[in-house]
Amino acid sequence: MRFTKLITKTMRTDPAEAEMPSHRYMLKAGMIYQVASGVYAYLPLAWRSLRKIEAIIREEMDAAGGQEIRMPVLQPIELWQESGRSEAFGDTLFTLQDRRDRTMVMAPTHEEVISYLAKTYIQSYRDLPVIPYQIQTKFRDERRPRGGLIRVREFDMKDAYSLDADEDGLEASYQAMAQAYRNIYKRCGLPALMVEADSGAIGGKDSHEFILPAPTGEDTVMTCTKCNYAANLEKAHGVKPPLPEETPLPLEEVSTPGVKTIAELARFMGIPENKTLKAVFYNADGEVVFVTIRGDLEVNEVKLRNHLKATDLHLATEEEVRRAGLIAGYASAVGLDGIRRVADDSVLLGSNYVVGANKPDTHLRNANYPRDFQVDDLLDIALAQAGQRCPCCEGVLESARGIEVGHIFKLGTFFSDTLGVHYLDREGHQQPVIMGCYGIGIGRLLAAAIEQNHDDKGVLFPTPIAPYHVHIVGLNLSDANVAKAADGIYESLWKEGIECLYDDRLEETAGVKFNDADLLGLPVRLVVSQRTLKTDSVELKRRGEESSVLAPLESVAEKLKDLLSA
RNA sequence: CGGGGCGUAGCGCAGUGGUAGCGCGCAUGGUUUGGGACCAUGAGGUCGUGAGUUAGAGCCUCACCGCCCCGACCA
Repeated sequence: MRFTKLITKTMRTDPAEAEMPSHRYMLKAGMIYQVASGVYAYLPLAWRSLRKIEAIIREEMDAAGGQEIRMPVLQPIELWQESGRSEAFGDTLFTLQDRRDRTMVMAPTHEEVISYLAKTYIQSYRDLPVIPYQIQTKFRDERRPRGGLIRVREFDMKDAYSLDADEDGLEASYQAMAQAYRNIYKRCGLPALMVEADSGAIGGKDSHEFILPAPTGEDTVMTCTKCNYAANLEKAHGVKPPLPEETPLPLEEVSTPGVKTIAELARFMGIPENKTLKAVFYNADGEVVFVTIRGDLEVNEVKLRNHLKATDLHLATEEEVRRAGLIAGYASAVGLDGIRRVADDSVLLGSNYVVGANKPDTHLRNANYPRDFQVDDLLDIALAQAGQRCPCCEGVLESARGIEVGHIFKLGTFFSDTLGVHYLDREGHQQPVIMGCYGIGIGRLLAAAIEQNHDDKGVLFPTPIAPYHVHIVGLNLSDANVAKAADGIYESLWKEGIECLYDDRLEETAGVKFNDADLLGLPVRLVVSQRTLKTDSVELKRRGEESSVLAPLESVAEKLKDLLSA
């Protein structure tokens, strides 16, 4: 591609609205064009990159036994009502009315259609397993689109669905997909972490996310320094540091006027925060729930919501707390009744805690479980913390930010049960099909790749997903000899199968061209100029490296192939 | 949905009641040419939309729309 023929241009000034690097550089480089909040046009450079990602995904999905299909975006809402997911998705679901005033859904995902498809074609265990997949546009009316292509309302996704006869089959399909995913990220040049993830409202047993580490990521992952334990913070377990055992002392009231927070309490009493119990009040689908946890830990709301099986979980308002008879700042499980009490198992890991007395300006010393208080549920609901011990080995947990670039789920029989997807086993008995689903957001993967690979001048594309391999910069192109040489190199490299973007602009200065080359971030920059031609050579430089080399004209293609495969 | 910010030329912005501007980009001509050159001339604007206040509104008032950021939310 010649720069002068490209329908886009680069910008000189940073777009003011874009804060995340991937967003800023994609706009600045003319890779994407915003049409509405969370809705973008993909322009030639981005599109080439996206097509390369798709090609890698297709190859790996096919190699793993997938079969590409194409399902409709437009779907009758009845499908979603039957599965119950029109409610679960709520206003994230894009809907519209057709001419007969029937409500149609712009599909956010395709389990429903896959299930109906399976009802038609899956009749016997002989028909299983199968893994249909597609690459297609999804629509989700996100509450807050953000960060360019990171979170959008219309996006391309590869979604695959495994249909199996039994749990072992699901396990095999799941592992095959997990391996395909590892291959995909590796081939894209992107080191993604596979981490245990929360499986969300639909449930199911297992779920893993693929996270690309990047400081601007929305997710936090906990990884072990020693073994390969890795989990999303929402799901992660850390070993809670136990406290030395003490002889239980008698419960004792202490006056603590104005002391409300754990920090204040610890300071006031002259004890560490882990010698206190924190009380937190939640509203779970309208019911106020009392939650207690050791003072040095925080509640993991995802774990709590899963345990309570709540659709909506949020901190209770002051009014709700008051109506429930709780005294904020001085609450504890001691003597508490008539309200659901949930405790983190950290209450077991210490003794003689300082807790609220359930009356104003008063705390209790030496509270011990279960001597002094009881709870309805006792389980792990704590947020893992960096520095805690790994649940699997002697290692220590570290935390890092990252972007979710893939998610795989063992769905189990949720859809089969709800929508009636069955097959006959060897004995002629009807069995539910066991499902798994596997998604990769294509555009987000591109954005995440840029989040992870950029500097202050622009993008550093990993070679496998770069729109072109080589950025040819022609300087002094008003000199006919240089122009001829540059054109010649451009033509001959394409013949060698090396994809080139050729900056053939006559009027731009060297500085402008170099800056654009840095912005676009193709793996290798090739400069042709009067200067290089004096020695019948061109200059080659890898993006991100300072040093460049001169390569003789006759061996340019060879030299480039070396550089690109390095 | 709660909080904050912003809508003026393609991009970035100034303009606090009195002729709509600046920088970049764009067009033409010329001089330049290895890290965002220079000179000259020029094109380009329903000032987000609608009502209102005023003799007069880009500017004041109200409503609406859109976009960004934080949070909530996110099979």
